[in-house]
Formats: sequence, structure tokens, C-alpha cells
Amino acid sequence: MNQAIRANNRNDVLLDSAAELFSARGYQASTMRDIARKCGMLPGSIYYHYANKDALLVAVYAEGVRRLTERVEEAVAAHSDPWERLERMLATHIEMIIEPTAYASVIIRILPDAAPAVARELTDLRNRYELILRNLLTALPLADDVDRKLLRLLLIGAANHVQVWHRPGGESPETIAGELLRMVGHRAAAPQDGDQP
Amino acid sequence: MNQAIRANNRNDVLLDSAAELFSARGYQASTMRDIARKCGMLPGSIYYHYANKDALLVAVYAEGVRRLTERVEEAVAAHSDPWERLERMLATHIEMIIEPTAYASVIIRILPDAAPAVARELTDLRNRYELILRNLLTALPLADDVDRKLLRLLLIGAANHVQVWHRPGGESPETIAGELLRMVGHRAAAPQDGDQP
DNA sequence: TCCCTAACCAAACAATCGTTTGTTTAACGT
DNA sequence: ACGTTAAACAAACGATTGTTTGGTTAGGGA
Repeated sequence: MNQAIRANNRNDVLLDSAAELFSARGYQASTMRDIARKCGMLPGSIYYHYANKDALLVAVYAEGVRRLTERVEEAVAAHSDPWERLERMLATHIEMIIEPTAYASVIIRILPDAAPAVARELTDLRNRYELILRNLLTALPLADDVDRKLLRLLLIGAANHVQVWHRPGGESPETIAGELLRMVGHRAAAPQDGDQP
Repeated sequence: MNQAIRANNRNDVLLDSAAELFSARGYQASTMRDIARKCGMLPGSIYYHYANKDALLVAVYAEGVRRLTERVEEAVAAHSDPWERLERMLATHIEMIIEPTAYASVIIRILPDAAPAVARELTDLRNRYELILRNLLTALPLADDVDRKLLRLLLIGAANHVQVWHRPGGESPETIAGELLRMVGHRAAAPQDGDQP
């Protein structure tokens, strides 16, 4: 009754190709012909899987959020200390947006207004992921005068910008995340017992 | 002998229009027809002033760097304290990348690889401006174990990201720059006399 | 006043874009 | 073994893209 998905379905290859091109060249610069060529299809064949180019971008976005969320929550779950959890989140996040398998990278590089017709969907997907960071920050013991919203935006901006300047063989995501929190974190930390256990 | 520039030359209006569209919609999404319509020209007329679309982007970039450099150095010159100078630089930078008169905004939003043929020129222009921040950081008294390069990239990322999330009527650039350095700066500061004058 | 040319207009160009249409192939349930 | 249909191919569509070409207008030095 409901349509079966055949074994030789190349939807995932298609999605991979789109993600890589969107990530490397941007949305508008990646043509349907480029994507088709990359995954060994013809341009028209893409439209069997997705209604249009915008829908393809939404699919890549959704898969990116899914993978990011999965990996981040997995990395965070292993720790209980709020600062440690935040550091693991940032390290994993940075790791994923600089690797060539580029689903996560698309979410950072392609702004929602690149596809106005589906901008709202893209923003919602972004927000769903950012909620993780928001919750991690809420759990963080901070001095009263620290603007949590501003701190969050600062961290997002600094972390996402790594995608622009990082080169293969450079600092590891762990190092970057560590330095990031070493600069920001301790200063903002509320006075607590057992600071150096 | 040398060609005179007439009074009714609308090159500046053309450049303004291009800057606004590039800033608002991105490079590829802004067509020559859009730009022409915005400044009351016909599409072909643009080619009297610039050889092609890429050259137009380079011109906008150059003017953006010129304005940024001018305003920032002017704001910084009024102070002598390294931290104060850095804060003034960041505040001015943020102020210019969120205002609608969008030359500075283009430099942040449009990455050099949006126009591969002139990517090198665009990168050079960016670097020339970033040199200011680099020099301000060099003059900063910091603890020995602070990674100046990473600090610079963190600041750039956080500052530029303001363009994405800031809405009219939100926090002032001064406030944002202040909070930014309050989080980052003091922690990284080397022990110095007269910490609270 | 005259004339040169800076500064534009008007209209098309070839190329490329996202997309549609009709047809073909081959994997799967029965 | 057969018939259905998922999944693709082959080829074009109209629209839009950056750009070119030849003609027009008006500002300013002589």
C-alpha cells in the first residue's frame, strides 16, 4: 500500500552532494546541474525526490540539525559539570562545522534569507538547535550582572566564525573550545566553593 | 587632456545602490537589473562605470574598507589607554556593520569566495582592515599564556555576528562592545598596577 | 558659440538558470 | 513469471542572467 523505498534509492547520495556543494559554494552558487553531476544523476531526476531547490535546502538543513543535535547531546551526556558540558558542546559543534562532511556547515554558512520562501522553516530549524546552547547556559552558575543572552550570542558568533578561518592541520576543536571558555568562562563565573578541586 | 569627471556623474549613487543590495540580499542574489533599477539607470549603463559585476563588488569593498578605516582610526585616536582604544574600535566597528548605509556591512556579509575571480583582491582588502585590530591587540597588556591570534579571531567572530542578530532599537554598539571586553578583557589582562583607578 | 566626449539610453545577445514533460528501466510484492 | 511502480533518463521549456553593441544627450573647455 504505502510506497516502498527501494534498496538502490540514491536519495542519501543526492542529499550528501547537495550538502557538500551548498557548504562549499553557497546556495545560489550551487546549481541543480552541479548537484546532479556530483551524484551522477540528471538535473531533472532531482525533482523526483524534492519538489524544488528550496525543498532540497530544507532537507539538508533538517538533516544537519539532526546530526548536530545527536552528536552534541551524546558528547554532553557523558559529563555533569555545567562548564564541562558547555565545553564539550562547543568542541563538538566546532568539530562538525569544519569537517568536509558538511551538513552542519550548511546551517552555519547558509543564512535563512538565502531562500526567502522557506526562510521561516530554516530559522525554526536553527532555533531548535540553538535551544541546546541556551539550556546549557541556563544551567551555568554565573554572576548576577552577566548578560546571558549576550554571552550566548558572543559564543555562537565566535564558534561559528571558526568555520571561516580554520585550516586543516590547525588547532583542534578541543583546543579552541577550551581557550574560548578559558577566556570567557572564568571571568563570568560566580564565586563558588571548590573552584580548584 | 585627462578626462574630466562631470558634476552629474552618478557613480556614487550607483555605488550606494550596489552596496545596499549586496548587503541586504547577498552578491549573487543581487542582479545588475536590481542595482540599475535602484539608482534609476538602465542595466547596460553600469558597464560604463565598471567593467563587470565583480569589479563593482571590489569597488564597494574598497569603499567599505576606506570608510571603516577612517571612522575607526578617528574614534581610536581620541584615547591612549590600550583597552579603551580597543573598546572604541569594537564599538565603531559594530556601529557601522549594523547601520543601513551598508558599505561596511558588505565586507562582513559577502565572503571573498562569492566572486572567485577577484577573491584575492577582496581578501587583501579585508586583511588591510583587520591589521588595525591586530595592532590594537599587540599593544594590549596580556598575560603570557594568552593566545593573541585566537583572541583576535574570537573578537572578530563575536563582533561580526552582531550583524546577524541585532535588531533596530536593541542594545547600542557601545553597550555590546563594553560587555564584550568586560567578559573577555579583564580575565586575560596581565596583573598590572592601578587595576581600579 | 561650437564641439568633444562623458554619461547615459535602447535593445538585443548568448549563456545559464530552475523546472516540466514524456519516456524508459529495473526492483519488488504477489 | 508477471505486473506494478519506484526511480531514473532524455530533452526541452520559458525566464532570467551578465554583458555587448550602436545610438543619443547634454555638460563644459575652447
